[in-house]
Parts: sequence; structure tokens; C-alpha cells
Amino acid sequence: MNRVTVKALRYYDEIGLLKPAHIDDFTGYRYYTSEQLPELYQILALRQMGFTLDEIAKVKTGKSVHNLLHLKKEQLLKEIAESTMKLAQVEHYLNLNEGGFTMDYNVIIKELPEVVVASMRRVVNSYNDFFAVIPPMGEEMERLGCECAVPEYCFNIYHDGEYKEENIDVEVCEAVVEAKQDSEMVKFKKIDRVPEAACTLHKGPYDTLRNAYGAILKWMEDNGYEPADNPRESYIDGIWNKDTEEDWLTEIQFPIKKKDI
Amino acid sequence: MNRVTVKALRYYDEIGLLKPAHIDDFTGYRYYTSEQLPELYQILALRQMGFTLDEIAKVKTGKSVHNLLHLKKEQLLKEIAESTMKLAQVEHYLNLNEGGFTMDYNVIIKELPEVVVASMRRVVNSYNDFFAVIPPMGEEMERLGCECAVPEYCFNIYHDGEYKEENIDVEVCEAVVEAKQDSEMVKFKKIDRVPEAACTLHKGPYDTLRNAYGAILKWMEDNGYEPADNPRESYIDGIWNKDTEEDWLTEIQFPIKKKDI
DNA sequence: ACTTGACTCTCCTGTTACAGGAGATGGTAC
DNA sequence: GTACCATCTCCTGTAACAGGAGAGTCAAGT
Repeated sequence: MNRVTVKALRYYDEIGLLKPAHIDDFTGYRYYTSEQLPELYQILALRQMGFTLDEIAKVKTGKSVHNLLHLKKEQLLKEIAESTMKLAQVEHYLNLNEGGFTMDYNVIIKELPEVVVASMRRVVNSYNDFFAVIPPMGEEMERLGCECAVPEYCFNIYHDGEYKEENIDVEVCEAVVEAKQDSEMVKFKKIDRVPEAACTLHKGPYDTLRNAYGAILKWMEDNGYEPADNPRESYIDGIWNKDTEEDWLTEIQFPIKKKDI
Repeated sequence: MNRVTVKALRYYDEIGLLKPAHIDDFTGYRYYTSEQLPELYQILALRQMGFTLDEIAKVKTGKSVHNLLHLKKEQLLKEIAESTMKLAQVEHYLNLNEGGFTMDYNVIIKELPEVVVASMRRVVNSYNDFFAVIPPMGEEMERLGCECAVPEYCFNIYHDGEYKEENIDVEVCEAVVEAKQDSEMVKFKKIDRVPEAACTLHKGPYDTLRNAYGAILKWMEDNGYEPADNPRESYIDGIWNKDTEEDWLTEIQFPIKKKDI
């Protein structure tokens, strides 16, 4: 009669939300009266506003309706915000797709936990220069008795806000289990947790890494985010374990924050 | 490492979404390789956009990503619209609450199914005049061999768009199982299904029914609806089965449609 | 009295994407 | 050997019912 299924009424009975006015002892049939209609209406109205049956039960036991409404309002605002974000992401990929691009770069948001790292900061002129200083760093770390963290986490931070061809201010970081004594070459420091970072994987040689940065920056723009810090390049597969450049795997981790509107 | 729990990975394995690269025959340990990271990233990115694991599996089996994105977009738009509606309702009640009103009238939206009714339309001067013509109608219906529908559904439609004190154009309707021959007094007709009606219960005598109309109209305004047709007053409990006026129960059913913005 | 059709009842399973926990076993370090 | 991790499988629980099996009940018609 009120567009409520029998199954639902049985369920409400079971959880004690709406008991029938009378149950036949012999047949077990549930009988409801018109006096229960207002009660049912309240349940339906609350359910229509997105309340769970648990919350509705609380309303009926006399909890502050005002409070519960307020909580529900907050929750709904949050839901809307989340859906809007998802929508922005879907539209981002739809646009890429219509522009003829493939979904090569999947951008995900994740937290970067706090880490203790051995770091070495340099200004170098090219990638090649930079790779030349890596081996000595490893030796130095060994000399200092460092233990690398497992899983390995080795990344660069680019301290220039922009892309540069030379005089690149780069910091090499390698996660370790605990800090040791600083040396001339290697310094230890704790890097704070980053609550939100946009991350994507880049497969292949380093000279196309720019595409990954491009994809991630476009993603940020489309989804209403802006950089919160300098990006990290985390090396997963590279020359040390893969023969062909095509198999190299690198992750870009870009700390972000919501653009306030 | 990627903020993915072991439980989740096991589950993805179980449903065949992401199988480990290698499982130790003896220990059953799952081993993943870095080559699976892009796959995982795709899953995470899609999940972040609100895709279900089922849908993600479809993406992997090569279904048109474009289509799926489109469907997801529609779905998200719908979700946002729904949440926005719920929010409007919550705020409606919050406002009532802060204005010192209690939640006497719970408004719910429901569908009114198609019905066949025996109807009698009159212009009367007052409620009392109107009740005087009810008993003859019952007799006439019996004479015509009508069977009332179960559950009983008896209501008035007010054909004046506005509230009037006299010369009220009212149509008394009683649902029947099938149409009979029309008579001078009683006509049979089919009333179309109403997809959406705002409904509320009024408990008590008829002279306060106006409050119910007021509540329902305010609700409509607060939630972006407008009348789509004339309202019905459905009589549930009344003088025929309840002694005191306080126990009378009436439902207002107001066909509505979304106000286009 | 019997059948029929439409209803009700209880009980069980399935839905989503895992989390929590029991109990068993594996790996490494002391 | 043992302690402390890890992992494994298997079971249960989540929200709000829907679907269905198998059994009983109601009123009406034969």
C-alpha cells in the first residue's frame, strides 16, 4: 500500500525497527494497524534522506534529532564532494580519450609515509653527470653502516620548481632503517609524511619521463589540485636489474593539495 | 608498499583481477613482480573513480573503456543529484527545527499507481455539505454492483488550484476493482499513474488539515519541486471507525515535478 | 469436502569489497 | 630450541534487503 515491500517490513520487524501491532500466535501472520502509519512515514522520510536503519533506530530511541540531522548533513556534503572528484577524474580520462590519447598514465592519489633517508644534494648539468655520483654514494653509505629499508625506496627530489636542462638542483634519497652520523657527502634526515600525492608510473627510458610529468600536471589541473611540494622520482626498475631501457620503471610522486576555489 | 592491504591483494587474486606472478607450490606464498605495478595502478585509478571491481575486470578483458567511462559519468551525475536532494531535505528539516517547529509532518515521495475509480464531482459550500452527499454515493455504488478495491482507497481531488472557503470544486473518488456502467450520479474513470507525489499524514480533525498542506508546500519549495497536478486527500481513519477526532488519519498526496532551473 | 490461486510464514543464499580473527605453518634471528 | 615476525587458509561479519524453496493459510468456487 505504501510502496513498501513485505520483505522490508519483515526486515524492520526482525531488527526491531517497526514491530507489527499484532502477530497471530497460530499462523505467525503480521498485522499492522493504521496507527503505525505515522511511524512508518517517519522511517520512510528518514530513509529518503539517506539515514541508515541504525540511525533511524537512534532517532526512535529519542536521540537528538537535531544532532543526527547535522551529522547527516556533513556526511552528505562529503559524499557530494567525493562524487564530484570522481566525476572530474572520469571526465579527465574521457577528454584524453577523445583527444586521441590513450590511458597510458593512470594517476592515483596516495599517502607518502614518513621516511628516514640518507640524502645527497647536488647541482648537476645532466642526467649523466648525476648518475656518475651514485656509486660513490652507495660506498659511502656502506662505510657509514647504513641499512637500506625494505622494500627499497630510492628517489630524487627536484628542487627547481621548473624543468631545467642544466644546473639541475637534485637531491638523491635512499630510505634507511635508521639515521647514522652525517658525513661530508651523505646527510641523514627525516622526511615528513605527505598526506596526498598524485602518483603515476613511467615505463621506459628516462628521456620520455617528461610525458609522465605532463600527464600528471594535466591531471592536477583537470581535477582542481595544485602542487604542494617538489616532486619525487622513485626508481623501481632500472639499469641495475633490467637490460633493456624499455623495461625500466619509474614512479613520479607529486605532493598535491586541493586548489581552494 | 602501495597502500594496498594484503587482504585486498588476496581478494583480487581470488576474483581473478590480479593474480600474483608466482605462487610458491610448497608454502602457497604469493609473489608479485614490479611488472605488475602498472596493472595495479590501473586498478587503483579506476577504483578511485568509483568503478566496481566487476567493472574493472571488464576493462581488463578489453571492453570499450570509453563506454564504461561514459556510463560511470552518468552514474556519478545521478549520485550527485540524489545526494543533493537528500541534502536539501536534511536542510529543510534543520530549518524547521531551528525555527522551533517539530517534525510533525514527514514528507515522503512515492508513486501513485494507476487506479480505476467511481467518482462524483460537485461544487459544495463547506465540508459539511460535502459529507452529506457521501452516503448516497455509497448506496448508488452498491446499486451498480461495484466492488471496492482492497485495501480501500478513498480520496477527494480538489480541482480549485487554491484554497477556498466556499464553492469548492471537489471530486470524491473511491477505488474499485473494475469499471461499471456510468450513472447520473456516479461516473467511472481510470486515473493515470502519478510517477512522483509528495505525501504526508495528518492526524486529527479536518480543520487543521491546512497545516499539512502548508508543510507540504514549504517542503516542495525547499526541495525544488512544484505541483504537477491537483492534490488528493486520502481518508484512512475517520468518523466511520474512530470515535474521537484526534484519532482521525488523512493522507495528503500532492503530485509533483522537479522545478527546472 | 476438495481444489485452486493468491497470499503468508520461516529459513537459506546472495549481493560488495574487503576487515577481523582463529589456527596452522614458514622464515629468520638469537 | 624458541621467540617473533610473516604468511597461509578458512570462517564470520558488514547493509538492507531480494530471490527462492518448501510449507502452511485464506477465501472462493466446485
